[in-house]
Amino acid sequence: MSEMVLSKSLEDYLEVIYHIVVVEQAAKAKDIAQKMQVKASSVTGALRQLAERDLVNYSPYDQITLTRKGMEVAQDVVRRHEVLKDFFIKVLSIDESEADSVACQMEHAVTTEIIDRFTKFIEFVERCPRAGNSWIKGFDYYCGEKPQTDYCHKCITQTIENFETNLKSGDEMNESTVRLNQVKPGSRVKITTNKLSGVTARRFQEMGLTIGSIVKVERVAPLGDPVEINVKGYSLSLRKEDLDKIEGILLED
Amino acid sequence: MSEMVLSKSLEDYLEVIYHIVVVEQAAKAKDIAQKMQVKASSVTGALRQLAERDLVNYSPYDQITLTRKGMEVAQDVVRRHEVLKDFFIKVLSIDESEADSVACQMEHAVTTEIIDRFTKFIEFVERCPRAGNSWIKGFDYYCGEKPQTDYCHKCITQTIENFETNLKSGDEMNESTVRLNQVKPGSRVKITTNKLSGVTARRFQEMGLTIGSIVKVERVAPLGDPVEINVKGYSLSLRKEDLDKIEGILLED
DNA sequence: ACAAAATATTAGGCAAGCCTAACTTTGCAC
DNA sequence: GTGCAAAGTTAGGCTTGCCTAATATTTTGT
Repeated sequence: MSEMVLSKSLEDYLEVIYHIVVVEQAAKAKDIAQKMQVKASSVTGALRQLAERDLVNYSPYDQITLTRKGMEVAQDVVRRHEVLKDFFIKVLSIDESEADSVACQMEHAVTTEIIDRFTKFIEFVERCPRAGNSWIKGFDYYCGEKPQTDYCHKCITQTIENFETNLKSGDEMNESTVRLNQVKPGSRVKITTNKLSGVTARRFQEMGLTIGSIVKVERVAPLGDPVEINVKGYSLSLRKEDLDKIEGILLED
Repeated sequence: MSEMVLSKSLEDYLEVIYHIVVVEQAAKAKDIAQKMQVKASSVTGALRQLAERDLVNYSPYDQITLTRKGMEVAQDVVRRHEVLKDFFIKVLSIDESEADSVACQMEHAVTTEIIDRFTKFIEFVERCPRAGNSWIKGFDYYCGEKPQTDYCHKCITQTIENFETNLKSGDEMNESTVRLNQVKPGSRVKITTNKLSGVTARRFQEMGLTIGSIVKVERVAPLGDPVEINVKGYSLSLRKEDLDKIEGILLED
């Protein structure tokens, strides 16, 4: 079995198809062409190559869907994209459209190891009591014209206060256990308990929803089912009844 | 005047040539080929394109040097490379060879704005009393298997101590003014005074050696002259007599 | 100084990825 | 159900960037 090596271009096609099929049932060549900023004839060629590699289900004039394998590869690409974009926006305070376009270029160059480090870094910044989101706000300030020292002093004073309060309360940080179905979109939760069993359990396990991992609830569908969550850059859909079986610590924003 | 748009490939050639000409007088096609992992005939083609764009001085069988413009573009590429690599190594704790190879891919995708943010972020991490190098060490710890909370608690306790000591001493941080010719390779200095004048002053000004910027002394040539320093990712060479006219605050490592 | 070795260039070819133009197929309106 | 517009495909061409093989120039050793 040859190790799959996809060109940047084919990775892009796969990514675009992924974004279409999570919304529609199947992708149409015309939409792919439009999103890729490319003529329709180029799409045909790309589809043939992807089909050869068993990443899309495709035959001429037929519907376009992702195979199981294609789905996995696409999610990997999307994950790289999202992690980079997230880092640019949340940590470097780059504006969204630039973050997106640069992430789109860089996603092809970056290794899994580096992406993992990026995610861990973002987690670390958000969780470490020395850093955290208020510290990152200091970075915005640092990027301005004025000297940053005032802000840092104010910021550290507050850190000390929080730290002492937490020491007294005996609690680690401000942790409160919640079930995943209780949280609202946008919240982040660090998983502590997972009562899922059987196939579902293993499936989510594989996708990174493990004890200790941090997930973000992205979006709740109109009728509250399914719920989309983000784990280490991967997007997963879960049913409400499954969410009920997962507990974690709600992280402050 | 058309806005120069260089392909990734040509940027790579330029970068390789740069690295050769800062060591030798002129580049030889063979060395370029070897560094680029490419056959010599490909180099000839690339050189012609670069010469057309007025980035290298080249005619068949002749010596290869960079033009003024080529030097500027090359330094820009090298800077992008170094900043990314630096970030991967210092902040994400990626090992050098991987950092280098990924930086080499990504350097073509990244905008100036993002590179500036990366440099500022590294500066910020190193200077902000809430973060700093000891905090970044916590990130290594966080990447391990064990929970990171202990380390963070120890780390913040120390931060509080340092902070209170600094408050008492009335000093901002541990700042001590030095002249740039006094520092040893590896040190970082935040510029406070610049007594250079005339052409030299303007030249360095343009290259980012301004009041408030942080420079790192990279390397001192055998006879102590010139000294190579790094400003926001750019490498500059200064004569010792010029260094004498620049003062700054020595930053702790 | 001159042949042999090393280095550089040219010519021609190939793959990837895009294009335009001409064509087929699909599906919707009537 | 027919015909026409929209969508999709094929054919052929162009550019980039690499290759090999053949040729040209420079350098080196004696």
